[in-house]
Amino acid sequence: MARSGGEAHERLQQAALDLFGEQGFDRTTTAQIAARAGVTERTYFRHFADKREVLFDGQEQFQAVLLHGLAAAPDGPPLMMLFHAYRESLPLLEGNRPFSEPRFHVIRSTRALQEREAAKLASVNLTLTAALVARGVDEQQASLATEVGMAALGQATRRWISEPPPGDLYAQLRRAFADLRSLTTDLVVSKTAARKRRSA
Amino acid sequence: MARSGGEAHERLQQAALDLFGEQGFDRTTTAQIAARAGVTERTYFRHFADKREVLFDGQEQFQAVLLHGLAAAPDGPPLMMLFHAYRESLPLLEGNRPFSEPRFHVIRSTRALQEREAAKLASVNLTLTAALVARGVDEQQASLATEVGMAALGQATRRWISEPPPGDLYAQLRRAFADLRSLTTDLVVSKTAARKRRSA
DNA sequence: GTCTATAGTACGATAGAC
DNA sequence: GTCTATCGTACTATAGAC
Repeated sequence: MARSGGEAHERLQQAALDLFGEQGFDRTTTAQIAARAGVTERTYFRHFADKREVLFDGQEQFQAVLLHGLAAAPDGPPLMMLFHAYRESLPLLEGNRPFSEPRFHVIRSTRALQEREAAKLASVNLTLTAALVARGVDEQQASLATEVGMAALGQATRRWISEPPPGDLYAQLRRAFADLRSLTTDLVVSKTAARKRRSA
Repeated sequence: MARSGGEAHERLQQAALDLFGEQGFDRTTTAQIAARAGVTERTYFRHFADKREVLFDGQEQFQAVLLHGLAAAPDGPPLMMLFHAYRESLPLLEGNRPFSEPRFHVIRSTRALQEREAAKLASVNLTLTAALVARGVDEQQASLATEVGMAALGQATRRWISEPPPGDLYAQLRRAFADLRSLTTDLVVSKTAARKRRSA
């Protein structure tokens, strides 16, 4: 067995991605992943906290890039600062396409992985919210902004990955933000509705 | 052992909620839950697919009420229709407060439960999106709208549960939607930024 | 690296409700 | 009779403890 350099981490990721694609997530065991990567199961769990985590390793770098981009963003409306941050993260997403595309399909077809994905994004949003608050944004506004912004980024990413490569992720991001804007025009919450409900 | 009516389901839910509150989710076993409810572990798994699911049983009713409310909403911008649907679900949320408040705290302190929560909401959003599409809304617009709207509803719910009871959930919902509106005013994505990036 | 507890599945059997 | 809820047991995989 090749006890080969420090690339066990990457080999485990590739092995997991391949096996999940071939057999599905549920029918793949952590022992199989470890075996294909040439390490023991124990070693797998030294690198990744659980069976799912092997697919979510990149989130830390993603978050770091977003924070960096947010710090570099000029003061402005919260969503504009977030737009700046998202834009800085696009090269990372674009560069990872060979990895993220099969990853996308595996996650899409596995409920347990969708859960982890949603939770990771929520965690990133919490971090971005804190950074916005540190910049003076009201906490509730910041929280709402990060969730709304991430919805737009997710939209952009899904459309991009549906395009034939290489596509234009930045164009999709602008489009998603334009959609955001049109969503909330004509959005009026009448007090009439409030009164109606209270008297009912 | 009391083979007691058909309330095993409710007893299991209550037992789980209590035990999670007393000991935490991780230190509680499914066997304990079953024992406190007066059934066997096997029976627990007939009622709930896994250890987490016992806390997310109400989502089906929640989704049904939202769909009903959406069907009753007059045609209009997607977010307005969703606002109508959310409004119809408030009595359900308000009525469940004795259950949902401890539930909220358990979920908040347990990563595994946060994951399930996020996934459930995503699932509800998919269903609402489909209903909007059936009403003639563009799919991408619908998807973005449900995610944005759910962020607002979540915001409203969190603020409401932080208030001293009974609070005013509908007021919080209107406030969250007003926040949404102010978030996206002054939101302009410049083409200059696009050119700048391409020439870099 | 070894060992073990818990989650979750598979298959089977029993018994009350209608 | 059918339907549905319960319990019994053996088993695998995950994950954490040692």
